[in-house]
Amino acid sequence: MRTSPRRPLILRRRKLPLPLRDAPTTDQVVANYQPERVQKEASSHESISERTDPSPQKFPAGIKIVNHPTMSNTQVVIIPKHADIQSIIEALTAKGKESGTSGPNKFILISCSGSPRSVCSSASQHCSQTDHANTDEDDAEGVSSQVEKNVEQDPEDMKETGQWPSETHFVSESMLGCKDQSSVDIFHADDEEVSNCVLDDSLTNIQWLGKMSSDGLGPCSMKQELDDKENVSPEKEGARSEEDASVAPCSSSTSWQESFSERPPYSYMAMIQFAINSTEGKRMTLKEIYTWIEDHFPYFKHVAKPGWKNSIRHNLSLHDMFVRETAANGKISFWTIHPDANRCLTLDQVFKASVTGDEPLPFQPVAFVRDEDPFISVKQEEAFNVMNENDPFIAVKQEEEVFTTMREETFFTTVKQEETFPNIEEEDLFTTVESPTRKLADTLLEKHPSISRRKQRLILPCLEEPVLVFPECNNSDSGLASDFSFLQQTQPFEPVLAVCCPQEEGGAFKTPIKHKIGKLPTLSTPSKPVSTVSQAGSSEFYRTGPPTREESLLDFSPVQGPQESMLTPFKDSLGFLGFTGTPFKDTPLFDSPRELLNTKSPEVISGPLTSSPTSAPYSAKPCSKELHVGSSGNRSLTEGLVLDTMNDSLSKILLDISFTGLEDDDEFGVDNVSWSQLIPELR
DNA sequence: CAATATGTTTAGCGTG
DNA sequence: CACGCTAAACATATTG
Repeated sequence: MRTSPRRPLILRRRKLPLPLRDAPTTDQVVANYQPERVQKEASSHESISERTDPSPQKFPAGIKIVNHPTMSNTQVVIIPKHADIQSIIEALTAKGKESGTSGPNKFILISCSGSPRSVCSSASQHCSQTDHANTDEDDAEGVSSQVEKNVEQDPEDMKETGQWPSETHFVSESMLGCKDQSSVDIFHADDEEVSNCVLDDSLTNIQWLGKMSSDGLGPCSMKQELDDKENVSPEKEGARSEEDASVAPCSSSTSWQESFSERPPYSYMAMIQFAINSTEGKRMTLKEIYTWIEDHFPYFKHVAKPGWKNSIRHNLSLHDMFVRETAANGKISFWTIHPDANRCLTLDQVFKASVTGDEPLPFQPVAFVRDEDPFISVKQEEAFNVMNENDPFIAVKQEEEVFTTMREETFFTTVKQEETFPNIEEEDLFTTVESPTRKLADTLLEKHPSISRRKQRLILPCLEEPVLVFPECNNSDSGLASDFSFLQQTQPFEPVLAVCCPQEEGGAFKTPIKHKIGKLPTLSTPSKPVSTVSQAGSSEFYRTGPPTREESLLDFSPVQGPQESMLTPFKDSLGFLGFTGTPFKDTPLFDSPRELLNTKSPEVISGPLTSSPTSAPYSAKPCSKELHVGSSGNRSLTEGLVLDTMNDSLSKILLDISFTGLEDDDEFGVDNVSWSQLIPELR
C-alpha cells in the first residue's frame, strides 16, 4: 500500500509510562483477547458477570462485567440503562479496594444511555476545565489505561483478527488515575489511517514525543540513539507497537531509539520555525536549517529522501512568514520569521508542554472555531496536532495544537509600512520583484497586493473566532513577546483572547505577508521580496486575526492533551483546533466521582447546540468541530466512566461505538451489546 | 565552466 | 476546496 505523504498523525497523547503496579491476576477470566472466545460471546449475549466477577459485591441486575482483554487489572462494566450508577460505582470501588493490588482495581463503565451528541458536547465543553485541572495536578502516580479502537474492519475479520468491529469510528484513550484527577482523551481517528496504522501512529506520534526528554532534544542524544534505531525493521517495530500500545511503554532509551526513525509529526513549516526560533538571533541560513532539522529529527538525516530539502526550500519560499534577509555583505542569506508572525515556537517548548506537562504554563490558550471551520481537515493529528502544525504554531495545532502545525494559515496581517519606508505605498511593497502569478493574486485580492497567492482565505467575523494570543515567547524578543508583554503581566495565568476583526486588518492569510521591509537585496530569483537583516525590528501585530486552521492545527499538535493545553501560547491550535479530527480529545475532568456522575450530557451540550456563535462564542466554539463530527456520521456514541479504585478516581470516557443495527439509542441496550464487538473497542 | 547550493514557482497527489 | 507534501523546472549565486 502506498504510504500516505501526509505527515504522521498524532492519534493520541499518551502520558508518560508508569510502572505497572500489579501483574495480571489469576481471577481474570479474560486475560487476553481471544478472537475465538469473542466469537462465542457474540452469539450468546450472555451475561458474563457471574463468571468474570465472582466477587461478593452487590451489583444491580443486568450489569455485565468482563475483564479487559489487555489490561490486567481492569474490567469493563456495562451498565444497564436505568441502573443506579452511583451504587455501581460504590460496589466497584469496594470490589476494587477489596481486591487490592492483586485484583481488578480499575473499571471501565460503559453506560448505554448516552447519546452521541450529548457525549460529544460534554467532552467538548469541559475541555478547558480539563486543561486547568491537569495543570495543577501531579499525575506522577497515575495509572493509565488506554482504550483504543481500530476501525472499518469487517465484523468477521474482526473476530478473526481480534480487531475492531465495523462501524467503529473513534479511537479513544483514557488516561486516568491521577489521584483525584483523571484525564481522558478521546480521539477521532481517520478510519483509513487507523485501520492501517493505528499502532504505527501511536508510536510515531505520541511515543515519539513521549520518549523525548528535554535533554533528549539535543542533537547528541538523538544521534546517539540513531544507530540502534535504524536497525529496527518496520516489521519488528510494528510487532512491538501493539505491545507498547497496550502496555504503556516505558520511556526507556530503547523505545526511544526504536521510534525516532519515524517521521516527526511536524510539518515542514513547523520544523523550520523550530529551527529558526532555536537560535539567538532568530535567523538561520538554509544550510543551518537543514542541519538543525537533521540533528533534531534524525528521520530526515537517515530515512527521508533527499527531496525533503527541496520541500524545506519550497516552504521557505512559499510561506510569507518566512522572510529572507541578506547580510550586510549581501552574500549570506538568512531566513527569519516575520516578527509579527513568529509565535516563537520551539521544539523544546513544545516538548515540555506536551510531554512533561509538569510546568504550569502562564496561559491557557483558547481558540474558538466556527462549526463550519475547516479545521477539521487536520489529522494530523488528526488526533493531536500540538504542533501543526503546521506550524507549530503555525500550527499548533493540529491539535493543534500543543502544537499544529503551526499553521500560519490564517494570519491577519497588517501590512504595515516600515519606518524605514514610511512613504512607500502598500501597493508598491512588492512591485520590485513580483512574478506574474503574484501580480495576478494581488489583483484578485485587490487591497492586499502583497499577500501570498495562498492567502485568499475567508475573513471571519471577529466575534466568532477570537484569537488567542500567546504572550509567551521563549527567549524571543520578536514581535509577540513585546506585544503581549502587558497581557502576561496582567493575566499571567488567564487565557488571553485577542479578538480581532480581520476585515479591519486587511484579511486573513495563510501566512504572514512578506512585505518589503528593507532594501531589496540581491535575489537569486526576482520573484520574492527580501528584507535586510536590519528589518528584524518590526513589531507590528502581524497576527491579529482569528486562528485559522493553520494556527490551530499546528502540525505539531501531536502532543495535545489536557496537560498540554498549558504548554504553549497557541494551545488552542494545539489543543482544540489542532486535533480537530479528534472529537473528544479534550474531555472533562472532575474533582470527584460524584461530580462526574452529576454531570449530565444534555446539559453540557445545550450550550453548543443551541447557542449561536455570537451569543456563546467562548463556550461553544472550541467544541463546535467536535459537535459537528459527532453528529454528522452514522455513529452511536456511548458514554463510559473509568473508575480507578486504586486512586479513588473516576473519569469519564467517551466511546464511539457504532454497532450495526444499533443506531438507535433505544436499541443500544445492554442486552443487545455483543461482547465480541465491544471488547475489541476497549483494548 | 561545471557542479553545487540556493531560491522561486508550478503542478500533482492524497487527505479531510 | 484548502492544505501539506512531493517532485520538478527554472533561475541565480557560489564554489572548486
